[in-house]
Amino acid sequence: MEIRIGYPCINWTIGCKADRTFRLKSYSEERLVKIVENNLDCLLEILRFNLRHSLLFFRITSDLVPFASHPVCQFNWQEHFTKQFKKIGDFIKTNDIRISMHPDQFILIDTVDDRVWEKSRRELVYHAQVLELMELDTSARIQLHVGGVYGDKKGSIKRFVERFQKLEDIVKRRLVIENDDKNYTLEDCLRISDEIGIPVLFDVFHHELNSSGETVPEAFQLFTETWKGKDGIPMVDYSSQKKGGTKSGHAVSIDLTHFKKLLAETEPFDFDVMLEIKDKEKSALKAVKAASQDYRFKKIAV
DNA sequence: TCACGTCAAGCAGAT
DNA sequence: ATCTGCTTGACGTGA
Repeated sequence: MEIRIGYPCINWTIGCKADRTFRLKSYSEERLVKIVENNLDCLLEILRFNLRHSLLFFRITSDLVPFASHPVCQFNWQEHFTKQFKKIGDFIKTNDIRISMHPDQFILIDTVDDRVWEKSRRELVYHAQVLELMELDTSARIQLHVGGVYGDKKGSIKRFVERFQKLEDIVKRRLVIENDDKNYTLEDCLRISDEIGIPVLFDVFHHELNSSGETVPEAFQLFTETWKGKDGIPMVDYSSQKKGGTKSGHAVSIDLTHFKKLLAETEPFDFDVMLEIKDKEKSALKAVKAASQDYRFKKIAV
């Protein structure tokens, strides 16, 4: 029985960043090594902070190794940083921390452009390699949206399914698809999941903006079934709407009433929930407090 | 030292 | 045809 709470990529409390980068124009091996050293050190610092605060779910930034999948990068960063990756992986495994990664909007499996497909494939391999180097099991996942519609949803889904089969095994065994706010609903994702057998990550906020009308309990009944055995327990993305902002803008800080409602509605499911809130760990800490009464919440003896 | 234009990558919808 | 949101800061050039 467990719920783990997390936040994505960045921690504002501790004084380091795991997503430092530089300009492509100023690329050099020395530059890359220096930045990646910093990023890996900081990632471990963030995970230590998280552990102290019972935050046992974390999304690792895609910027951990800048330009890793870009042709400019001929450096064998995988070999050079093997020890550091393993050390972080050991920390994650020892403390039963859940990890996800989320390649950004340029990564498209269903694209109609072969060049975009090739670049996306490489970027997905990079993400998988990070998790492999940490020697994490397949409960550590890479989440991706289905992609563009290109004026033909059926055809785009078909292309997604066909392209998925061409992905490297290390990517295939970690990929999960997530419902988005405009194009692909939970229902679409479930249909794809049926065909290719990968889990569906449920985004509560996107579902509020774009769905076929399922209630949250109904949605949980459906998507949780796509997570089996070695996939780990289901993953959920959570946010609420930014007040006065654009429709799909994420809230600046957590709406605890809204969050508690989610906990109440989702009983008795176990899941790991990623809080996509602008103030990151600050709201995550509030959520930990709010969830600490919940029998499902995984507590850490500090 | 500081300001600010721009940063690897794409799609979709608005203007 | 061009701009903006997604997401947001911070890199790094030019003064």
